[in-house]
Amino acid sequence: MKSLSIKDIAVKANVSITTVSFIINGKAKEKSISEAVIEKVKKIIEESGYKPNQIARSLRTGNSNIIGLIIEDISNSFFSRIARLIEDKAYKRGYKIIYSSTENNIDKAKELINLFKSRKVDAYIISPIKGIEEDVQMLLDDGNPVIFFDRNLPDVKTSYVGADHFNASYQSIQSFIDQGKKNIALVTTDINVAQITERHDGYKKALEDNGIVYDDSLVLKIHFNQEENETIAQIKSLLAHKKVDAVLFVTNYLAISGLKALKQIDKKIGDDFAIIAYDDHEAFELHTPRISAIQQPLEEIAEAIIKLILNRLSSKGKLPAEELIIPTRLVLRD
Amino acid sequence: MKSLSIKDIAVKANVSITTVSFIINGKAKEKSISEAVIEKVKKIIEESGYKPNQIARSLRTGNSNIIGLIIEDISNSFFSRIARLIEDKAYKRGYKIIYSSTENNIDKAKELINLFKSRKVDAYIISPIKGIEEDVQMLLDDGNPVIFFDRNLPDVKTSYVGADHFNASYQSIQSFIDQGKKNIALVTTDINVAQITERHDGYKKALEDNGIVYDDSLVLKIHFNQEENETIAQIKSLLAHKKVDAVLFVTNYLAISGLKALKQIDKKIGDDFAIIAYDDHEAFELHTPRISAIQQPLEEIAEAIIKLILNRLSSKGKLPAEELIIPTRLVLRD
DNA sequence: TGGTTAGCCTAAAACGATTTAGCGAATCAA
DNA sequence: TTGATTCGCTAAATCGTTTTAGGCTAACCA
Repeated sequence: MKSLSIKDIAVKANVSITTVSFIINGKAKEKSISEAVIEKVKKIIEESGYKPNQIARSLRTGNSNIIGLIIEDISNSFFSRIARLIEDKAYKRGYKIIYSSTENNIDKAKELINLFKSRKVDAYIISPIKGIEEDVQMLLDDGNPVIFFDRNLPDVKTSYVGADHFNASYQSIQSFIDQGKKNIALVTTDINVAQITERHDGYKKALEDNGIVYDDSLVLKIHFNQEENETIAQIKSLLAHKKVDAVLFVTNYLAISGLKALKQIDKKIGDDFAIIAYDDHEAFELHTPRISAIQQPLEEIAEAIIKLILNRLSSKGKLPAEELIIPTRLVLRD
Repeated sequence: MKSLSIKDIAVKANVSITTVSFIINGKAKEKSISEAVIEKVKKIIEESGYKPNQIARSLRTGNSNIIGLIIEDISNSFFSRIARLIEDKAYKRGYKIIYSSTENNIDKAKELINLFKSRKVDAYIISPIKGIEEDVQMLLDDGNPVIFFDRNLPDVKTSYVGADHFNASYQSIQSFIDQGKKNIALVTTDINVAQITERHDGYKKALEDNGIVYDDSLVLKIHFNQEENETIAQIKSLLAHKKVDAVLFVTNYLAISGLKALKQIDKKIGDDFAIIAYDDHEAFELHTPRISAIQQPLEEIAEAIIKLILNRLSSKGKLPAEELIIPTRLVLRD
């Protein structure tokens, strides 16, 4: 059962392929096709259920109405929720999204870029990792719109949408201090991206501004791809060896590991021990006691990304790179 | 900066396009191209960074090495984790996955099928909803491999991979009864798919087999797309008006709403009140007390799906539809 | 010697659309 | 009446591959 081609329609309607193409693409008026022919062809298309072959179309026009989304890990709820929002919004504007995860693997990220490139996606939304600067630069040099989100690569000049990581961190620490906390630990990761270092910097600065000396031994850097049990062990060790009355977790999965660690050593969150997680999570609302978190405004981030992309897509000329820093919300619970 | 085409390579190497194509596709030996030419062309390809245009390739060959994955909602962790696993496994076998969510919307599902069809994906993995039977049947009639997972459509004969929903439910209820529970409620949804009705049936059968009369007023059917607050209110109302000592939640998001409801009315889970959730969730392990759950073996499901797909893809003829029912695991906590 | 075969390579058609250039008839202006 | 313009439509080139069918030379065989 071969699917229909434009030629089949043309034959059935007894007109040329060109005419059918004009009608399909809404250029009938402009090309002065008679009302009668338009009607006839439309009817035949309708009845036969003909759908243009997008591949042929892409080959000819060089674009695809598809936007490629490259993220770290679709099974992380921050990304899957952003993906869903972006998908929705793009869809309403006639674009489809295809997405894939890099797993923080440089080679996989590069391959994905190539995959999308060879599929001629119209634009790229990327949560980047170090090591792909050149590849992204090539995309930009070829005139492709590229938007970074969540993380930025300082060496690549392109638009970026992200939360105000520095201030989010700063505010969290300030709130600990306002509660009278003195020994504030930071659990972070060793992936070297701006977003993570900003969170670290906010922590430092808040301590400094409050006259507290920064103590490197209170900062735990978790290796990115390690087993969760290892992470839990390290957190337990930190709490065992240091006097700590507050912890800021720099990602929600670290906070979850942290909660598991607390459970294992039966340390309670309460007046003398507080934690805040970066990025909210369903589990936090449900936890007893409920866990405070920094919420990134997903909806706004998604909206900003799509707006930037569409601007770039509709204006032929290159637009200057824009940086959108979106404020976060600190939700203090219990 | 136009990207290179096979023609550019041919010109540079001073051979024909055909020769280059043979070499790219590993048919050089078979077509008896001399070692010298192979070397030369490969070197030029290497140096120039030439990548074949996949769109042109797809247009010509009619396939894409892409598998389309259609799910209900990527932001649901069951789906995002399955997606991630499928992606991984497919990737290792040289296939890419593109995915998109239907949001349980029939029109969107149909559009997605069309999108994938017009992009000539090689196979479809679908978590189906009622109302798309015809569209799927057309795919099958055209000879496309289609695998359903998680849910099945009884009217469409194609392969299916899913958990043993009936027994999972049955065992959960049995375990309640073994604990001495008598008034067991079921919180389910009104989406009319086999997977949900099987869970319902397992509940009924287990009660019957234990001589407990099925009471329809203990079964709460939540409307699919409703606001969470509404859901919480309904659950509270059920608990207020009925004597209930155990609840089986038919999906994890319903269980989460349920936990919120319990929190609001300050009802504790303990010896006289138990719950089980269908599909595990990070929040359950962390909750105090920890929440029992039915785990679907995601890894196995993903593996089974990929195996079925690859079989179909490699064997030209149509294979008979297979149904793989994978046992679940009841994890009793605390 | 002449016919086959093998080895090495290529011309051209095909995939299914979009788009440019242009044709013939009808209408219009002068 | 004639030249220009508009109208309604189409032929053919094009996008970048794969693949079929076959050409040319040199070696081989009888």
